[in-house]
Amino acid sequence: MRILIADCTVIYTGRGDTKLKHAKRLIMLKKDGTIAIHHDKGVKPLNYMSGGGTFIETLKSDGSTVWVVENRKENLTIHITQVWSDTETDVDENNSELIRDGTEKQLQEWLTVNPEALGEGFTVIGKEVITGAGAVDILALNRNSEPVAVEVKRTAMLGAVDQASRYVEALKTQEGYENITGMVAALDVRPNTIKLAEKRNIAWVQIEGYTPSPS
Amino acid sequence: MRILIADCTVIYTGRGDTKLKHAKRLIMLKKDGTIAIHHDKGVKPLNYMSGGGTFIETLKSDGSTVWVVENRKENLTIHITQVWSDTETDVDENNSELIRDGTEKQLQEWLTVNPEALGEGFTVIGKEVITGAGAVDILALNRNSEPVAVEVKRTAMLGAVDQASRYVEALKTQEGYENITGMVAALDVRPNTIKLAEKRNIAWVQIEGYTPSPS
DNA sequence: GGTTCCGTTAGGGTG
DNA sequence: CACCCTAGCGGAACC
Repeated sequence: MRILIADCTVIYTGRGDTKLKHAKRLIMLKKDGTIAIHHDKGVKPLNYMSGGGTFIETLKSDGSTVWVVENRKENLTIHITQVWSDTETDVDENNSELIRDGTEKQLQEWLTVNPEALGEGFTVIGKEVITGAGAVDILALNRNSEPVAVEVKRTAMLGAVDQASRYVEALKTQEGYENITGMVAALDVRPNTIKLAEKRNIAWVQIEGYTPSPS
Repeated sequence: MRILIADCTVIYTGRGDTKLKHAKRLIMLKKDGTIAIHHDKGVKPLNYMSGGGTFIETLKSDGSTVWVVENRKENLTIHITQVWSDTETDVDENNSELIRDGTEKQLQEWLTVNPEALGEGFTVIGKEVITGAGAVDILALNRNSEPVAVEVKRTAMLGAVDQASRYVEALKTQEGYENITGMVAALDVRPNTIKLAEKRNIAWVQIEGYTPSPS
């Protein structure tokens, strides 16, 4: 990983158009070609570009340097007028993956083993079922053996109800799913979300009893 | 900004639970209290925490160091066993904001000045109008003076149709909006999105004639 | 390659 | 503080 502290201006064009005025910043150049420009605030870089493109360095007659990183659709140009420090360090590439717990995926797995958390008499008959307008997290049968499209979330907001509605709408036209209903199942369901769900006749459950596996 | 290259393990608990095994990484400590742990790949940090919390450094008898960053709801603990480098540098705090162009907000402004891009005879009567289930980007009148809730996007995908649907649903019950319809207006509307929009009787337009202001 | 959605989304804006 | 949405979202998974 190469770390530069430098005075620079930056122009990005691609998915949007952005620029940075001349200032002293940190420039990170990673082994995979990722480049990121940071200031002294916040988690996210000011400007950046993912690896995989071409990298061209040009030395100008006035002593400044221009870096151009480019791929099919994007261009990041950094004009460096003064370098305060430039260091190259190796960091580990192995053993460095993030281990997550309590993700939505794990919540989904847990619900398939504990379907009663969705409601009495529920059974799970499918996961990530393609509908033509996105995949339903869980397809279940309620106590009356009627199909239910369940959208699982850690925190459910308005979009979760939209998703559940969309899956019901898409599946309703399919053989055997004429009377399918929707449900939002989450550790936390927000008040406004509950209101929207009830207006749409989308059921909702606050999931009880789930705990991330202890480390 | 303080940059450490160090062997460390990391544990985060808060909005989720994550951890990193022992490895050599870069640790960024920003002036606003933000902390970020990077490896040699990708734009995003492996682990991180936003500034504003407390920072406590503890020296252990075995020579290692423990950093604990904590706020009301989150805890990030970094166990550092070996420091390969530790540098402190000042970068500019001024002049460092990102200047964007071609944002959705600007597109929205442009549409209020060029309402015919939404359709012949359209006029804009409101922006960011609160509905009780989110705010409509643009409220317009069509050539028949009927209200239209317009969701503006640079790229419209399924969620854009969901939003438009939700705003129509929310406004329909209000006096004077009984016959409101929905619309998705975007520079790019995807095929699947068009299908969903048409199924829902949500109109859609590919916005023509807009260009970000030249630098 | 396109589509879709999760994420400790981050960050901003508004009530 | 909570709610809601945008973002050059990034990144992964699946088609």
